[in-house]
Amino acid sequence: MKLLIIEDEQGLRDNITKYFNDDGNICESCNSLKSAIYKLSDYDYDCVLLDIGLPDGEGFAVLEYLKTQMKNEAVLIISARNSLDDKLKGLDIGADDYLTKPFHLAELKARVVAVFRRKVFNTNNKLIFNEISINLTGRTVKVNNAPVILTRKEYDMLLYFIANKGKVISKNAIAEHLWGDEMDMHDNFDFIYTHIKNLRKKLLDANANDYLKSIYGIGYKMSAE
Amino acid sequence: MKLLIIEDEQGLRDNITKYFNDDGNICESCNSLKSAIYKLSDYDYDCVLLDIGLPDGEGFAVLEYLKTQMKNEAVLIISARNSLDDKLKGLDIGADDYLTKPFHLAELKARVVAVFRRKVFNTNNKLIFNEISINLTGRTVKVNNAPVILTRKEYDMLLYFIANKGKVISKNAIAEHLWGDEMDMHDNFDFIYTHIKNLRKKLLDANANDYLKSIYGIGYKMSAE
DNA sequence: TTTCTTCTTCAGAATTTCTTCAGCTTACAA
DNA sequence: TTGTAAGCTGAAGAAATTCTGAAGAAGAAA
Repeated sequence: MKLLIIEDEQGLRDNITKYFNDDGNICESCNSLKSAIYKLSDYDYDCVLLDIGLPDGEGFAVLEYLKTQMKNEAVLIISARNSLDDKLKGLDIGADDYLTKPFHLAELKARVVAVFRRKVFNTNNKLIFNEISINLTGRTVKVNNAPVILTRKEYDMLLYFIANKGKVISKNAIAEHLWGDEMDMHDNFDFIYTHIKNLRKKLLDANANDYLKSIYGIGYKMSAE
Repeated sequence: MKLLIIEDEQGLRDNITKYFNDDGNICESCNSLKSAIYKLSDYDYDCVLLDIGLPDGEGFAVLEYLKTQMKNEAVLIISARNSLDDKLKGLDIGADDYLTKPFHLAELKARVVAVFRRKVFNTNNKLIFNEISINLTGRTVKVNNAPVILTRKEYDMLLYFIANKGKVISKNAIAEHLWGDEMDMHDNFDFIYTHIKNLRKKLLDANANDYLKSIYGIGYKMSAE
């Protein structure tokens, strides 16, 4: 399990880190609101241990941040305060549990495990276009509910078309989008033709030929709806 | 979905039953602690709706029972009480969600669906995925009830995959999750290949090769269910 | 220390995907 | 209608990625 410990009191921070490390987990820690946000924006954690009283502000801000970022971290608040209001506020903003200092490390561990157990899973975000349904997190594509296996280029291409449905996309734009800078000065687009061909074949059941049209001399267009 | 409704108030019980039956689910119900335990010992359910205030005792006992029986039912508490303590107690003992009376049936349904979706977590600190059962506190793994010894990296990897089942996980994410900061931009992932290979071999009896899939050019995915 | 386990590195094999190519078909314009 | 450029197709070679077994390195335990 990967943990982030946000705590300004170094002794406690080290104790927790050591305790969880010895248990086979991976711990990272920081001592301020600012560095916490920085960490959380760059990495994913299974669980965040959050002290409320930090030198540069209240830890609640971390909860707010996670909320806006739709992050999936489980958060366990560690705080010296024992007021019901703080508890309610923390749980209301999205904390998964609340523990008051001082506490036993064994209890902390038990609660971390419990919180992790209940951790809510992200709902899969889906993209639907006619008979085509794309699961973005699973990176899977279904046509009329039947799975279709796409290669990386095919998948990227399809996503690009659907994201720009209704618009004409030049072959240059496709090349730039799928290959980036590496692909300057090509005088033919054979590779695009091939990928389009394969994509159309795989999407035959989705009537791709009705939707994914060639625009002679320019490129392609995925008709809107 | 198969539901057990434990509720002594007949009107409410019938309403819920009808509502879920109309929606294509299978409902059974009972009106006491005793009959609930009886039902639960004989049958398996996907989700249990549990009233706390029962004529012959507090509903928490049902949670305790499920805990001892290593049952995998998702439990949603329905209760007239709104105190935080009750909520915490229920969630702590292993309930998956908590709903206060009175409520709309539509909301109940939404919560049941949500709870069912994250049902992968068992009530007893256990994570169950197909033939694989993981004891989170003991860090032990069983396949078809036969213990399998995993090394630390293998265990962490498996947990990470199962906690993110259905999602594609990049090799970078794996490296970051298992090695933390220490792992600055390696240019090859040989060590991941090796751990994956060993993990697959150890999970052969769990048909790991059907579930733990390679996503060419990206990473891996533990297919959902 | 020695011994045992786990982790990482490595090189070759196997697999999958990408690109190129030649022949063919289609669309446009004169 | 006809010529030319653009687009399509299947096949094959090239490239990239992943898998595998083995062995060395690092770490933990005795």
